[in-house]
This record gives sequence, C-alpha cells and structure tokens, in this order.
Amino acid sequence: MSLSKEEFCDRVYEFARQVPEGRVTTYGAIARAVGEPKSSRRVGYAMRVSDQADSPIPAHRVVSSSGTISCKATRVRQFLENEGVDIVDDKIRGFKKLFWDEFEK
DNA sequence: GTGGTGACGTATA
DNA sequence: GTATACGCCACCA
Repeated sequence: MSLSKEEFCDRVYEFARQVPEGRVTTYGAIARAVGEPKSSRRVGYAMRVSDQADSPIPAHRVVSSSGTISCKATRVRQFLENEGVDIVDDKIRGFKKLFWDEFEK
C-alpha cells in the first residue's frame, strides 16, 4: 500500500465533496480514484468517521456498487430523497443514471 | 499478537 | 434477479 491513512481519508473526502447534489457514487469508485481498488473497506471507514472531519462530508451520496444503502441508520435515505434521488427499498432507482465518477467531473 | 467485525467489491453459480 | 464464497484492510476487544 502506498497511501497512509491520512492521505487516503483526505482523497476520499475530497472526492466525496465533489459529488454534486442529486448524484451518487460508490465506495469502489472512490477506492479506485484514490488508487486502492482493493481497499474499498477503508472508504467505508473513512465515511463512518466523516462526522469527525472538519468539513461536512456528504457521505449519504456514497453507496455500495449496486446502489444499495448500507448505513440506513443515519437517515441516508431521507437525505437522498430530499435531493431528488428516488429510493426504493433502500436501493437507488436509476442508480446507473445518477452514478457519478471521476471522469464525469 | 490474535481473532472478530464491518457505511465493501468482485467472481461465480 | 438472488445466494454464496473469498479477498481486502483498518479498528477494537
């Protein structure tokens, strides 16, 4: 591994902040964006600790690769619906359309 | 030091 | 489309 925890979290947060309203991205996409496609789990950890970050992180716009929400305990669904994202059974409808990756920025 | 756990992903059937 | 298996890495008891 080449990135330290600090570097990793910093890049993850930076990427997450770039996600526009009404759009979503995946942990895997972020993991690849930071150069650690195998460390998708660390992305999830970074999102979990995003509450401690200095700047607010729209972690609710980050979901699993299939568009399913894992962290429903934090009212992520409510946030996404408020931004105009259709959620059905904790899954994003038209997720593929709303998907936002590093090449679309 | 070791093992279990988790805001995960990909591969396979 | 779902179910199962395996890998991956950081955190915590």
